[in-house]
Amino acid sequence: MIDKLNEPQREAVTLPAQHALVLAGAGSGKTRVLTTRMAWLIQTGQVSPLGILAVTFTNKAAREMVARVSSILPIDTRGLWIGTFHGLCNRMLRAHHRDAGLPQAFQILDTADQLAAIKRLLKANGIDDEKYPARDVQRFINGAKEDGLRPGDVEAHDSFRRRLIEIYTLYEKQCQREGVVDFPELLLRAYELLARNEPIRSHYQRRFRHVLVDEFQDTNTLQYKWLTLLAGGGASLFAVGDDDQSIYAFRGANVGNMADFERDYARGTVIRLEQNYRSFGHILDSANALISHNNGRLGKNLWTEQGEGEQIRVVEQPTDLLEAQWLVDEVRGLISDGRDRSQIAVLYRSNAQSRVIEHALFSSGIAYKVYGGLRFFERQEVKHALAYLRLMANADDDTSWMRIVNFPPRGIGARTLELLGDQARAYDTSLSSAVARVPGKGGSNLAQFATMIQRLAAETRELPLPEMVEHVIDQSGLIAHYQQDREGADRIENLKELVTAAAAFVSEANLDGLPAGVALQAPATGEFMGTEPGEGESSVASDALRVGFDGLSPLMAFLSHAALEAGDNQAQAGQDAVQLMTVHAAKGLEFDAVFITGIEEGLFPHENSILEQAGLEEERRLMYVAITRARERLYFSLAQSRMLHGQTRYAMRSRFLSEIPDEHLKWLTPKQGLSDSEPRWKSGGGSFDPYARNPKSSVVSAAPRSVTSGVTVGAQQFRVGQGVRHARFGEGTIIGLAGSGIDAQAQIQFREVGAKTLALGVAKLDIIQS
DNA sequence: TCCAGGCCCGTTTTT
DNA sequence: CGGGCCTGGA
Repeated sequence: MIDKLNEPQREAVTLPAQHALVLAGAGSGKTRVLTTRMAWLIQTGQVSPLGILAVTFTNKAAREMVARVSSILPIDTRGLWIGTFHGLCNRMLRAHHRDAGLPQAFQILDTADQLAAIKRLLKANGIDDEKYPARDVQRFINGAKEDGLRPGDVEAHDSFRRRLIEIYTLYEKQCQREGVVDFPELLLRAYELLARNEPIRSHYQRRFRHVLVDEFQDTNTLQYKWLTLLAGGGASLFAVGDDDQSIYAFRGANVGNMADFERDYARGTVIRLEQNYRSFGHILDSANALISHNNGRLGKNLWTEQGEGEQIRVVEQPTDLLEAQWLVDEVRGLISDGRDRSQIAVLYRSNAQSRVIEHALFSSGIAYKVYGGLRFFERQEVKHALAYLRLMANADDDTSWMRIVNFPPRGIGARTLELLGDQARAYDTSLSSAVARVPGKGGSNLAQFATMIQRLAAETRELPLPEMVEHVIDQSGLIAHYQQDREGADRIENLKELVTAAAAFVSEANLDGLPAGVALQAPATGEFMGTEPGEGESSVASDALRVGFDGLSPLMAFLSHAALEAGDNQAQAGQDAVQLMTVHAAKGLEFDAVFITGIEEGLFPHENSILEQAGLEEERRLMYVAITRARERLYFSLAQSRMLHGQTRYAMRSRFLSEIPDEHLKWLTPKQGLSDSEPRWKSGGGSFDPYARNPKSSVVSAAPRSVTSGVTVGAQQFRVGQGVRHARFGEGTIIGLAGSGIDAQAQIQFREVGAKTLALGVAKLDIIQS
């Protein structure tokens, strides 16, 4: 098990029971260490599988961990507490719902549901949504929760914030009444449960002897508190992470947790995994050089035994279109060299960049796959179907009610819903309970809808889950509705896919054939997890330790699953395709060949980040992540101008480029900023090839100075040698001209920012001397 | 109730 | 430029 590990890996895996921080560089075998440690702890008899808790951020990572542990050691993985923060907290809250003050069948709101709930709240309370936009309110509430703060804990500096706190209070009341819980609430509730309930806390503290955390640099304040509380009874906290790959500060991650953890818990037990098994030397050294510009790092230097490999190929193009065109040509070359398309990744800083690249790939018929976008359970029609199911399980779920009360349309308009809302508010009940008090036609339509939901629930209660789902998508009228829609075919397809998903879930969870609407009395899996051998079985234990879904119906279990795991990104599935994604989405992945595009100031680093040091350093880490995705070949590309927000913007090279030593870079276009020789530059001196000479010599000596050729664009006449002024780049001299009319381009040597190639039809230039 | 057209805005994202 | 959202008119 451990003999194939390198020295630091083995040290980490076989560390005695104590707190430890493992600084695991990119490609250094992080997951391997984590899973081997679990297997080693179990195999050496130091802990039973029941005494381990392992936390990750994504379901994918959790699944992989389970798979790898069970491949090392044949154990029953159902007994393992391996999962995401949210998944594990959900499990605890279901088991202790009474102590947590929740109905057992509480529903989980995803981000979109939460936003809808907040909008409804703002409207119901007549809150000015100009001053308090739902998005901002959501950010405020989630931010507070992620810091572990309830409304009473948030400091109210001014009246604006006081109002936000009031809204937060109202929102909590609404969620409580509806029996719903948002994502950060899952964590906060679970934390408070442990913090306030001594028997439950000490039960879990005694049970989990080893707590292991993946991607520790991404934890937020609340997650850190939850972990240290859980491990507070003498358990060992084994945290694995890489501060240089912390790229999620914008959603609450606190890199500082790593340093805090080292100081307060690990106390010098820090193991560095620095040998990289992924990339060649030039790539690693570039990454090391770049990241060394950050301050306050825990410190780490990647190395490899693989040799130098190739330099990074750098290309600068005049426009984003040409950048994409060049990329397509290069990708085509890689493919004809026999590389798998799926081993080629095109990375970008922001999603907006993908359009031009997709267009170019599409036009040239290269198969590609874009990551990101809507996932299965987030699709409109799937959410509609789930809303029916949720309402059947919990009639008080107003968010689901509002989503489908008039979908498909059944003559329930805004006026009726307003009346219904008034009644619900007046009596402080759910919308569903207020139906009887709405008079007239609207009232009877509402009653009909409410009856339909009840009828659906009654009719399907005893059916297996997949049949229940099938019945609902049919009887609700969803299928019929989309059949009338010209573009509804895909949606119907997805609704049918939901039935398949339910079937897969049921078989995975061992719930085959059970009545979907009936709470499971016996442990669903037939397993009783028990406590550590020899420990007594308190009432807490017997309540908490059943695996899975005791007390929940298969339907409820499925709904939780749908909320906690939004499913695949549904990037066009199938064949071998070039991989397109943001740098964020690429974290954790690796490819033989990687293109990092748009390496320009303002884009990467992004303009919104460069004003603050913390922001800039996160951008640098992002670049570090991007570079370390590549195994063999890495490309940097940038465009001097690109279309953004409907207008052409000019950019300078990213500062990150200059933070990487020249020896690692191989410029495919001239380093000094001349564009590609295509089209050929007019110059007075006959043939001039900017590449043929010494590409590293300064522009001034390499550029032609002749004044014999000129170009006319609109009313302006340009010629080489002319002085011009640009609004952004300042003053400069034209050193080359190409093309004619609106396609004309000029190379200009600017005094401040160096050489640029500008499209004369687009750039606004003043001629300052002839 | 529904749709069209105007308007605003524009990093990164998992659960 | 393009997408999402809201509003106003039929």
